[in-house]
Amino acid sequence: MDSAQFHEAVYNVVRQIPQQHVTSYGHVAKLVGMPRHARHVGQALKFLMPGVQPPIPWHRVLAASGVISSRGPETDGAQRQREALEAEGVEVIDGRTGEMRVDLRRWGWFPPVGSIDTGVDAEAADNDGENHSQQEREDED
DNA sequence: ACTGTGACGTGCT
DNA sequence: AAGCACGCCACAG
Repeated sequence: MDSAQFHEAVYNVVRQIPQQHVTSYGHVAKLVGMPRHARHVGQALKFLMPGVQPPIPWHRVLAASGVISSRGPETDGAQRQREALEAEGVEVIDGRTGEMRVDLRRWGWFPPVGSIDTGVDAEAADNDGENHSQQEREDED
């Protein structure tokens, strides 16, 4: 999986986040098969944000803590994200230190890995370190 | 090759 | 809940 495929997978996953729901960078990373690449999901969104044809709901992705990441003191990205979320009915809470957060217990969308079509070959994903063999058994529980 | 950085995550105080 | 340390990975200097 190279960066182009990664970007495409991120695009396809983010596009499937339902309205009035949010997910985290880390979970998107897991869904596309690269669990340790949460930061790069943000990078991909930054790259994809401008003028993509079917506009993607980039505002539905935030940090695992539920906080809308501030892109820097001189930027308005976080504010725009907040407005986009509220526009579709998601409640955004103001913290004391000015941070904006969403209650993931209420608005969170975290589908199990494998249940989402990334449009990209998942086998080409991150298989370093702890790769379990092909025969995983998910038939427990 | 090394260092700093970032739309991040987890664990501990 | 909030802050901090540390891990993480690709990229720019």
